Amino acid sequence: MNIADAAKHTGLSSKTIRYYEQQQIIPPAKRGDNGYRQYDKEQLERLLFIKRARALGFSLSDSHELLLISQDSERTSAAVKQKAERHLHTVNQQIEQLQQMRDVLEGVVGQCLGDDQAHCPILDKLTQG
Amino acid sequence: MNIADAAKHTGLSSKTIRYYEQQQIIPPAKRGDNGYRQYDKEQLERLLFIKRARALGFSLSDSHELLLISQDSERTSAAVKQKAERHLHTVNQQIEQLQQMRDVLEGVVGQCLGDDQAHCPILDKLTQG
DNA sequence: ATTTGACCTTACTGCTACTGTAACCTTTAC
DNA sequence: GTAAAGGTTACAGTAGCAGTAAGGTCAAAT
Repeated sequence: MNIADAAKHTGLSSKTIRYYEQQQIIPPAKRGDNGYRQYDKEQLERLLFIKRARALGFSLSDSHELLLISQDSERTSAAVKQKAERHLHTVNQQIEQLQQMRDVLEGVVGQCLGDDQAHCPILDKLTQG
Repeated sequence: MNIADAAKHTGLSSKTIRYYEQQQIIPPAKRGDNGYRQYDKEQLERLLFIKRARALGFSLSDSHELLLISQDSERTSAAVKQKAERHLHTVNQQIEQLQQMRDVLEGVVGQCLGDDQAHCPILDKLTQG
């Protein structure tokens, strides 16, 4: 299976897959006689694992570590839970920050008439704090 | 007023202020005889404007455009409102995405015992989708 | 047999919004 | 005189890719 098929099966782009290999997020793919990368089920599973971790917002580095942990028979769920809880914490912080932005934005957008006048509460907010 | 004082007054770093100038987000600061950048009230106001726009999540590019608009006597509040509404929309999308992540994370973290066993619902989620 | 188009390869650049580092000059305090 | 604190430019690094160039390969149509 060539990289384009692996891309279709995983929903990643060929470029992204090569990038993951270059960054050593996944082990290097085997090569055919023509030098093309070859993908088997095992490699596809690794790619999907990374994709799912990324979809939950984990960094590539964290996704990589989680993949290694998942392959470690000596692992403990405590180690995984700790990483997930930390990530959950940062996600919650991001949400709070964005919600504060949204609240302020909704406030000033609601006050702005949006007409052809120069006066604008949005600019007032940015000018005066 | 040297750049370090401008940094203290605005809460930006000296590096950030130089970066904004280099990126032409703000007009270049006047220079003293020694070549040092000099900041007056007007420049400080511009820096604060950018800082406030960034705090609301606007990109540097958008912040720059908003600054230009704010200085344009021909401006209309409609132009500002449009930019703000678009931004608000993307902020809302980001919030939704993060909330979905959080919901899934909270679900699997809640199911994970976090003990010294290998079994882990978090890894199950990443492995099986 | 050749040409076309789709695919593959590596290598390099660009994106956002900075931060860090290096090498060097100026000012200020002691 | 000297040392600390601040200023200057310029270049590299960060995250996670996407875009582009220049070229090799493969399968099918002509």
